[in-house]
Amino acid sequence: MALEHAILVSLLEKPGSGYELARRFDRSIGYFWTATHQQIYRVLKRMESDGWVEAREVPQQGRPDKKRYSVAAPGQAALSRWLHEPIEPESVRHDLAVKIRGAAFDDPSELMRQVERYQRTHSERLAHYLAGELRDFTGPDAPEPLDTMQELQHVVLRGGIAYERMTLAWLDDVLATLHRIREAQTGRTRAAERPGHPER
Amino acid sequence: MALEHAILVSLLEKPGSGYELARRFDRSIGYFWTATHQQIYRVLKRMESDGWVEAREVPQQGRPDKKRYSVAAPGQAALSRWLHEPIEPESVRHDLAVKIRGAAFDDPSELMRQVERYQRTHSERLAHYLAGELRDFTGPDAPEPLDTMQELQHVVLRGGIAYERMTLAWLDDVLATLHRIREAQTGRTRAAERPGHPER
DNA sequence: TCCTGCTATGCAACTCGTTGCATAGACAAG
DNA sequence: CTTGTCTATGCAACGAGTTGCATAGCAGGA
Repeated sequence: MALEHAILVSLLEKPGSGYELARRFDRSIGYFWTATHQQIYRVLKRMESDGWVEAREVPQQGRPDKKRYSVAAPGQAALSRWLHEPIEPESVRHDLAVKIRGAAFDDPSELMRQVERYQRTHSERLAHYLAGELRDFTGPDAPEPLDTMQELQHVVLRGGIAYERMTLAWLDDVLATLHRIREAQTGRTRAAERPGHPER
Repeated sequence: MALEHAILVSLLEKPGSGYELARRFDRSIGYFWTATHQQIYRVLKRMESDGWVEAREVPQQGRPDKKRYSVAAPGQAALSRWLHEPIEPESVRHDLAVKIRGAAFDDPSELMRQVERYQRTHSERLAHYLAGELRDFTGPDAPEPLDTMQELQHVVLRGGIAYERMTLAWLDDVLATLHRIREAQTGRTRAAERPGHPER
């Protein structure tokens, strides 16, 4: 598990409260690592009792107090240890791929509508990434030159952008394939009515 | 959760035992959905008691008996229902992205070695996918024309290939970025010795 | 002959992540 | 003045996934 490490990185980039972390996990870090506030509070508490992070109560006006966490030396050491561990290939889990293969045993039309919706969410995500890139890294308001932290944030974001572009191109391919299949099935007995191996 | 559905799809493509499913989850289906034999046996048992799948004991010579599972009507219906549910965006979890951002607070050299190892595993995976594509879909021994099931398997595999190519290109970008950062740090106080915000 | 490895199935304990719910102060809109 | 929303934190229960271990027959090599 690496939620602890994601939190350490985020706190090193900028100290903050559990709530603030949760919001970051809805945005920048959340692009490649999701977590709910529950997980964050629980792990943060454990990390504090392990001495990885330190909390300071920060009184606020007009809002509840918050605990501002920052990384302590043992936390930095733990992160360093983790960074030196070999990267293992991620375990993948793509609902869509399963659904596509499942479409061989069902009417593909409904799936096509969903793929189109999915395209829209990925287009939006790409637009969001590109806006963030312009704002933080390549636009006129971006700091110049970028420091190490920003360079690395940028290369990760470029990864997200590449991923979205690749996904959108593939979704076009998927849609075209589903179209072709539906055309080929028109005028014939529908595959959905003969479950099993429709083309045999 | 969708392991049940992945199993349904796999059993519709071809009935088989828990053990056989586990091996498929190490290969074709495993490209986009991982599962251990434990999960598979447990879920399979639940699915059987729910009437989603049916088992037949198959005696074998020279090996332990196996249970050959195939999909029953309620299972087919459950799959169909799931296929009609909207696709929700996957929750991402990329260790590597976290590690890259973490490298701002550590010596990047070690990470570079790991990225290179990672490149090799992805190259191998790409080669493996391409070999599978040639064998099953585009090569001279492939069936012609492909049926619906094969068309859909193929488009999913093309997704995997696109993903690997994208990843490899991005890893080049990552390595180049890490190189640049290390060059910039040479001759200066090492960032690793001033944890916090090295470039401030 | 013994040891390793493969097929084949399963239990038990654990960790990780999700969901539902609860609390509580402050502010803005109606 | 009540209702809804935002900040801020947390508990409890559940579900999904992982890890370690156990069993058992057979095949092949040292």
